[in-house]
Order: sequence, then C-alpha cells, then structure tokens
Amino acid sequence: MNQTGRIIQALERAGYQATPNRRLVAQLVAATGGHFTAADLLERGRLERVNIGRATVFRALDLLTDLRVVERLDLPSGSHAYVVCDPDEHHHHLVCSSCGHSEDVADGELARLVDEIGRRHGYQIEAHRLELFGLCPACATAATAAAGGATAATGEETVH
Amino acid sequence: MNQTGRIIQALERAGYQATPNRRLVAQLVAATGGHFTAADLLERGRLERVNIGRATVFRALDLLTDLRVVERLDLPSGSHAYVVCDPDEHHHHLVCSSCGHSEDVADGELARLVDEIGRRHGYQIEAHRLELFGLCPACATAATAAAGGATAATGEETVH
DNA sequence: GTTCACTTGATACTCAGTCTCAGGTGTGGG
DNA sequence: CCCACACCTGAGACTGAGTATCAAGTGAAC
Repeated sequence: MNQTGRIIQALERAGYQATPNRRLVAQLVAATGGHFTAADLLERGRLERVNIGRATVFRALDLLTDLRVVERLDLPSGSHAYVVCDPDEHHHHLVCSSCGHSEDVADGELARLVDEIGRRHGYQIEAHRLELFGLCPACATAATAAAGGATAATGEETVH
Repeated sequence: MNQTGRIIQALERAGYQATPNRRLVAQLVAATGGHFTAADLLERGRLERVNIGRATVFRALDLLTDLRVVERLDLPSGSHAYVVCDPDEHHHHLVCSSCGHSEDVADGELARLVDEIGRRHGYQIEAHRLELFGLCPACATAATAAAGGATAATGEETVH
C-alpha cells in the first residue's frame, strides 16, 4: 500500500472519517520526502488550487500526530516541522540539513544508553528524543563533487 | 565563582558590556534551577518590580545562547525553553518533567552511536541532539510517597 | 428524510519572537 | 571635562505559528 493509503487507513481504524479534506492532507503529507511545516502544506494546497482552511490543516496534522503517523520535529533553526513516520515502532529521525529528506532510525542501543544515564543520575526517564542532522548520501556526494571542482578553482571551502 | 558571575564573565570575555540589564538577566537566569522561558524571566522581573523591556530580555537570551551559556530546549509540549549549561563541553539535557530541574549529561558513548548511525545510513552527521525527560530523584521519591500514602487518604495526587 | 455528531472555513485571537526607531548610556580620545 | 560614537535600551508595531470559536455544511445511521 502506498503512503497516502496507509495514512487514510490509520484515520479510519481510529474511527475518524476519511473526508476529502483529510485525504488531501494525507496526499500532501505523503508527497513530501522529508520534513514539512503546516505552512508548506497550505502553500502546496494553494498552488494546486485546492481550497482548504488553515485551521483544517492544523486539525488534520494534530490528528495525524495523535495517530503517530506524523511526528513533530524541532529543526536546529528552532522552528517546528513534521515528518511522516512509522507509528508502530519507537524511533528517531535523521534529517538531511540540505534537502530536508528524513529517515527513521531504530532506537537500537540508545535505549540501553538512556537507561544507564537515568540510573547514573537517579532519574526515572519517561521519554527521550534523539534528533540527527547531517547530509544525506546524495547531498554529501553533491557537496564533495562541488568542493572537488570549486575549491581548486576558487580556493573557497563549501563546508564550514 | 557563582553562576551569575560566570555568566557576566562570559559576556565580558566576549567583548560585550555587562550592563545593569544584562546583569539582571544573568541573575534571573542563574536563579532558575532548571529550564525557563523568556516569559518566565519577564514575569519574575515584573514581580521584583524591575523594569526591563521584552526585547531586552530576548536580546540578552540571544546573546547568552550565542555564548553557549544557555541553550535552547524543546519541551515535549512543543514549546521552547532555555537552560543554563556548561559552554565548554558538548552535552545533552536531562529535564525533570515535574519540577523542571535540568542537568547536563555528558555525551559519552552517544558520539560512537551517532557515528555508527551515520555510517549505516550513509549520512554525514553534522549535529545531534538528545533530550531526556523524566522524574528527578526528589520528584520520583515524592511521587512514590504520594502514591503509597496520600492516594489512600485523599485519593489525590500531590504532584502534577 | 430527519437527526445528530462530526467536520469545515472564516475569522478573531494569543503568544513567542523579531524589527525598528528614537532616545539613553558608557567609554575612549582629546 | 567634554565630545563623539558605538553600544544598549524600551516601547510598540509587526510577523507567523498555532488555537479558539462559531455558524454552517456534510455524512451516516436510523
């Protein structure tokens, strides 16, 4: 099943109506390969000449966040974004700081590490969140290529 | 040296004037054991009948964030807060979800784990952020006591 | 077809944070 | 001591994200 279908199914399974508007939001959300903001969705809706209210988009995102189909993310810039993700498994996000593409990362060893930190500090850890930012393979390759070509010519570094 | 002094020193070392307003912000910041928002500082300033502009507080916090004396944090609620922290070492934050107290946690093994995740996904990781939320020892003790003693007597929890 | 709960868009609102600008202040040079 | 100038400040307007409200629309069940 495609992403849009999965989102709609999640809605219905939770007892919500899969109204045209919500289907639209599901489509818009599924169409992003990475993170997006509510404003992005509105903008894209507007471009496709679909009339959908601001409040409706926020409500739909809230709903999807509740269903854990999307998750809220805090970008290093301090602004909020959303990413589509797998609702069934605790995981974290790896976000490309260049193209915005995002991948789920399994919790793996982190759980053990978090446990240990909790024990060491005497805290009862209830939640943890790991966010990773960097260049995805494609952007890293592009950056290297650009640096290889450009630095020799201009003496300027592309990576700071 | 106390916290306030350290903050002021950091300002001066970076070439900024330690004006009365900045000293005040430093004091307010140092007086918090945990995380706080800009609004908290303004409120406390107001309570102590000190006249300080909103913009000034934001500017001072920006400055301190630049100097890495405080760090911005994203609470699970989605709102932003600040915490005082050690500017000299990469670390993460352990925040008590009950009293708001915050502790620095050394990066430790996490660096290796992050490296490995990057390698596995082919990402060049540039930044990572781990945030831990839970009950600090004091609140955990209080919660346990309340659960054991008070619930039987009053049916009401003391910690919210 | 009626009813009723759910959904919607418009719009007003709140709140954090930024921007601007005129005025205040500290500091260094003379 | 005075002046010039850069730095700092408060007020308040502004922005943008997100929320609240409300009347109207819609779908589903009976």
